Amino acid sequence: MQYFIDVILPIPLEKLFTYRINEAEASFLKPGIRVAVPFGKSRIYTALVYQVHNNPPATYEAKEIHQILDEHPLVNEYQLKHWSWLANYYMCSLGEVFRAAVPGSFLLESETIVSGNSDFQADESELKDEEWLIYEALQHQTVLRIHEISDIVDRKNVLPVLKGLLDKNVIRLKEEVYEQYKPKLVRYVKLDPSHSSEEGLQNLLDTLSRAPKQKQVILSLFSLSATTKKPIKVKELEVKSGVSAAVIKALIEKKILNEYYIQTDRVSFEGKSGASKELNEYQQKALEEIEEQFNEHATVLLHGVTSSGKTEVYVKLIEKTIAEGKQVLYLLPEIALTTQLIHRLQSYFGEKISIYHSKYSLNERVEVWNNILNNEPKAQIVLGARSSVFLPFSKLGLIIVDEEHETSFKQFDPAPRYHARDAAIVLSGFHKAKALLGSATPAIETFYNASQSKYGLVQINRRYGNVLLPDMELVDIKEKHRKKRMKGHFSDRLMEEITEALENEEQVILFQNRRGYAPIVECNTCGHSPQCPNCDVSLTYHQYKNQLRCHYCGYHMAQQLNCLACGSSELNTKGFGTEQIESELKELFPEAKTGRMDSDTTRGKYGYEKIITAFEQREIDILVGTQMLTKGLDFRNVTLVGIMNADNLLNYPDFRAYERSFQLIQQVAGRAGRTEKRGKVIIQTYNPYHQILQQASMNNFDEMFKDELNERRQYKYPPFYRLIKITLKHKDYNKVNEGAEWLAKSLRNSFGSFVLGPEFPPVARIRNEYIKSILLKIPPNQPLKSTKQVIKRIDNSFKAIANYRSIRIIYNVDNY
DNA sequence: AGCACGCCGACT
DNA sequence: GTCGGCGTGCTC
Repeated sequence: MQYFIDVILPIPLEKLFTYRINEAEASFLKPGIRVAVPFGKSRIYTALVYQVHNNPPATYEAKEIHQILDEHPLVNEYQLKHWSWLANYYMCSLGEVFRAAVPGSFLLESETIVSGNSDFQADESELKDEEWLIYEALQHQTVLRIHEISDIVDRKNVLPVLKGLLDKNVIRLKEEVYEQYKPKLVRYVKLDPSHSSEEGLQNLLDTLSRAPKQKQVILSLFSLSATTKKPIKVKELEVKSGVSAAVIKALIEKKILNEYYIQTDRVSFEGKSGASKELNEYQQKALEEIEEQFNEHATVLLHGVTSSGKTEVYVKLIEKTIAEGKQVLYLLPEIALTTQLIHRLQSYFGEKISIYHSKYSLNERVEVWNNILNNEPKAQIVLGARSSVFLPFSKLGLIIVDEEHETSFKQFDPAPRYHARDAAIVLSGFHKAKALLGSATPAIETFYNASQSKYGLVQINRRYGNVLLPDMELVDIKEKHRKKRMKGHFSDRLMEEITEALENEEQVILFQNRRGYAPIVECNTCGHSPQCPNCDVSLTYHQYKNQLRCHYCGYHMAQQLNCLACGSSELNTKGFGTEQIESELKELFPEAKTGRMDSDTTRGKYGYEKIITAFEQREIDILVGTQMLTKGLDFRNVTLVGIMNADNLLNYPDFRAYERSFQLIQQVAGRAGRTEKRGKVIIQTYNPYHQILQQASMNNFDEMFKDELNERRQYKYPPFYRLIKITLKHKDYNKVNEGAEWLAKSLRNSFGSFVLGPEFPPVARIRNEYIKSILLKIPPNQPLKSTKQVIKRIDNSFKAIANYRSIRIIYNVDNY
């Protein structure tokens, strides 16, 4: 009897690959175990066993596997099923799903590093030439990576050489040490317990009577701990008592104060978990309705206005699910995965929560993966970004998709181009679990599904604590310009409101959906404006670096004093971004402290965190920012939100532009007035009578939904029609054109007028590649499966044309 | 995707 | 004369 395995390789190839194994291996190997396999002439890949069988391949001789990498499956049957669904639905290979699904360190053994064994005494005669080369290199360098070794010995497959060296005890191998997850540690102090009694304290103050500074520190410590229950940071104490760090250090050395560290990210909880908040009557009603709806629907939409306390409802459902011994997946857009929310949930569930997203190091992700795989108690609840749908859950009871409407749930760039919300719903089906989608502004598709009773629907129309929804005011800036009531990009109304908020010591958020200073620099004399050499876009002016930057490829150059075309020195900027708003603010409100939050200022691991903390702690009065501001942040003291220009939201060339504008405005507005005081939102626009702006300012979701649905029906868009966007990319302009025409024509043969395009996207060239796209609309009654089969067939004939073969084709199902 | 093989232009 | 450009084909 012969034994074989079919494996998934992490490459974009459709098929599985078959390897030969022996009987012992056959009895050991199960689907989901990783194996190292030779592939091609000289490579070794990490592959995943898909199935074990006895059918020898007919047309080729199967190779043998190299090595078994796991003792137990790393991936379970649910996942394999889910992955197959994903690959199928989103038109990509299983290998691509595999690659996206597991933490990178599960895939690459090239991360192995080689170090010398100091015990080994060199004896030239023992070593072969290649081995000697490596030995020598290790005398100069303490560690070598696999690719460095392959450079040294000038061959690709170095594993045999390494094995020889290993046998001779010349070297040691170890797993590459990834950048360790370095939690940001904050130094805290508390009074040593020996002084905490009243008597001890009195003694202490007496002994310190001759050290006034130190005494001051102790007194400050007391006044701090009286006002806040939270631990006291050393920094805080320093500021409060107005002494130098040395004084505190002295106290610590005297053992009067104890210092300790807390990770800002993962504060360990001291038995405080389990105390979830009581629900108010609306939340309670929503909870009951959700549970009732779950009897009939596997998926329920919770539509609750901003600040209605959806999280507390989730918490109750999570509690019930884990009480049944089942796992919970809580999905959030990456950007909303802030410490704010993490802390809040940790305060309910303590150590039962694991967090999974790309900012965490590989080590950490591996840890979480293994915890879930082994169904460890600390991984009962997983809080994560979209890639968490790939984790090895074995008994999922509930999936929550918070901020369900967020477009960032759809993966855009590398395949699989999946939508985490939809992938989660399918996953919950496999587990016979429930899925709860939550949003203040549900996606049209989701709300439509709910209105068609495909999903259950539960609504909360009250904000928590009966806080009123913010008062939204549309300001006509065309009018204001005419009447000369504008200062820069600020209308008199916005200025008044900012002034008032500042006087009341309240905070302000200003939203502008564009970063940089100005998107276009133009010469007043000849009209020339600098373009990116690699992309078809104007360069954006960034004042703080005095640079012109391309937001697509990262190209940058110094801002020129004179026009590059005619030499004129009269340069002008057009349009505006967050940077310009901030600098205008500094002139208009010189006494206010301003901050800016966009992808320029949130670079780095903790950049985002830093700004949020600064804003929370009121070190910033006015925060200017892009989209980032909108996601689930909860700032108590913000009463005013300004949207600098609502029109550039509406003018996106996308059928979802109105829906998105509505969502964005509502979400930004939701940041205002989250406590007793009613918030104010100023929306500056050239079209104050635009229906979407009207509906957004009136909180009229239902009407927006109705209008939008009519449009979608009429123009054949989702939720009625499904979309597949086909993108062609190549650095040769003519090739893309010809290829796109050919492809569109073939598609039209099968799908007729449901093929749109080909056309160039707004930015037709990025990183020196020309782009052309075709949109395929799939009518409601047309089966998806056969449609994709036809596309695949056409794709094959396309690739058979030699001239087109180098064109990259990207299929994006349910394109966002 | 990688990577080797193979066939044509600008350099030690 | 060779290095290296990327077109082509293949990977169990």
